[in-house]
Amino acid sequence: MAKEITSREENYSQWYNDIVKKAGLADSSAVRGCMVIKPYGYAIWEKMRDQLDKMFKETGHVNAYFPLFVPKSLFEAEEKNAEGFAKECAIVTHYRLKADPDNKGKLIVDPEAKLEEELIVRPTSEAIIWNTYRDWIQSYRDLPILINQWANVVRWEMRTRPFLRTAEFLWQEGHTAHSTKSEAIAEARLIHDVYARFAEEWMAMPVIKGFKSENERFAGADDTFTIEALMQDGKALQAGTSHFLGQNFAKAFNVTFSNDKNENEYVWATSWGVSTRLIGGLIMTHSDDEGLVLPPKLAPFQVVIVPIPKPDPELLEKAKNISEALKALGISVKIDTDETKRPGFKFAEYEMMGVPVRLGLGKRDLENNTIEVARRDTKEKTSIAMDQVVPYVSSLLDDIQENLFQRAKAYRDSHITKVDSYDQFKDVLENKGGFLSCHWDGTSETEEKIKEETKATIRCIPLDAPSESGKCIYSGKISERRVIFAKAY
RNA sequence: CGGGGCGUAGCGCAGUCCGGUUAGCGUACCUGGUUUGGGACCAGGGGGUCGCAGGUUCGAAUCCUGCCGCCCCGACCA
Repeated sequence: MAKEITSREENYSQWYNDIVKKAGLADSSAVRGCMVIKPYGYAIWEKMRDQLDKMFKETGHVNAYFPLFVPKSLFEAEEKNAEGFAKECAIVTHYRLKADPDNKGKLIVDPEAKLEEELIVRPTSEAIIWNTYRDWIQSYRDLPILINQWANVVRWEMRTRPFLRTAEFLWQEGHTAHSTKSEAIAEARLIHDVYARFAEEWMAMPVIKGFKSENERFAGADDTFTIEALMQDGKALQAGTSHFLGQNFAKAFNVTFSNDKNENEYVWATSWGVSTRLIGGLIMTHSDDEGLVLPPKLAPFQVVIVPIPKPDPELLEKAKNISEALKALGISVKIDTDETKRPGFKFAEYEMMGVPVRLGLGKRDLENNTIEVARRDTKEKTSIAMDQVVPYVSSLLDDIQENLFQRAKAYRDSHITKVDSYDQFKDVLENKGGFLSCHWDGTSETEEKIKEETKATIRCIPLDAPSESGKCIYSGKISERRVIFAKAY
């Protein structure tokens, strides 16, 4: 069949690419490493964005917008951050093209139009924002500043994959300024909680909350909090990070305030972000060999009604009634009015697209006063009484949301393996994958060695890890608690 | 940037080794008809700079040279 996708077992990467393509989420583009997000994929992003935006607003944040370009001198001000991103920056050096004198109809960069100072296309916006905050902050009364922006950023990656890693991507970046260290840490952890809640309650994607080791920390941060998810191939995905930036950016950009004793202090900062990468995580958490599987809370439409064998006035009338009743409960519904395709074809299409619930409505149903309900997550079909369909579907959507989460959680939990020796570590990593919970001596050297030898990195040091004395699996030195290792995207 | 694969109709491919009329198949698309509860069938039809640029040749999708792009596996990374 033309629409068939590669199975996960056969080729996991290809399976992922097939889903992106065939579910209509994104296309590759004429620009290397950049994708076109198609309407169906973008609709998922809009759902994510709207919910996250709501959660940010509920926690006191406001939106603003800062420039795409960052003058090089500002970019390099916070050295660690600049170094961290230097290798993947796109740089604007000129501002004009002109006709090529040697090649009719072609354009060349006008050498006369060289910028005095290069502009960096933002890989993240701390620099331009902290340079601005300096002017906004004088007194403790100006704090806190709790700003978020929805934006695109560019990181010139060597190897890209749709949604998971693209040269340009969409995200939100929060940048907050505080008068005390404890308030800034509380802010970073608040957002960390928001991210975890969003991942689990909306994406139905279980995550481990923790903080990063020094090696894996955001460049320029004192602490990075992360949510880590596990994909179906046993690899980890960093799904969102929230950084406590200390006073690093305040010092780099000389952002100070007068406290209530009229003393000058540097401002405390956080930044935090999630990106279109979440869509990649969503795909790899729930989808199967038939296509995309979407949690109802993020599906562009939650229910599709397919008239069988094809739309006619009587069926459409009935479909419309059901649709209106569902919509009254806040459920989004699409009625398929396409007369050119047969039902079987449509069923396969909507499965590919991950629509949570499909209602099949045919002549036979009208006679029996029933309707066929098919759920995407388990692919079960049932015929139920017409007058029950609205409450049934309503609670079914909740069931599906919950089932997807529980299913993903069961998989994730069964792929957290406690290991207590390096041999066992390598064995589990090789043969089972997933998260490895083990003792680590806390040194970068050990982490580096393990990474070199096995490709696995510390995904996080879980916040809820109980203290437990043990020995580092690599060095044998004493350790106070277990950390999570995995191969990661 | 290393290793492998590929570029022929919207998509998926054959043809390339061994050069030879109007470049073919599946699917998708258009028209008509019959169908229709899990990816319909029949008939007719439209659609091609064979990745780009040179070269060899009477003749190039096919041979040679250079370039470009894409995919997979690594290195790097959210």
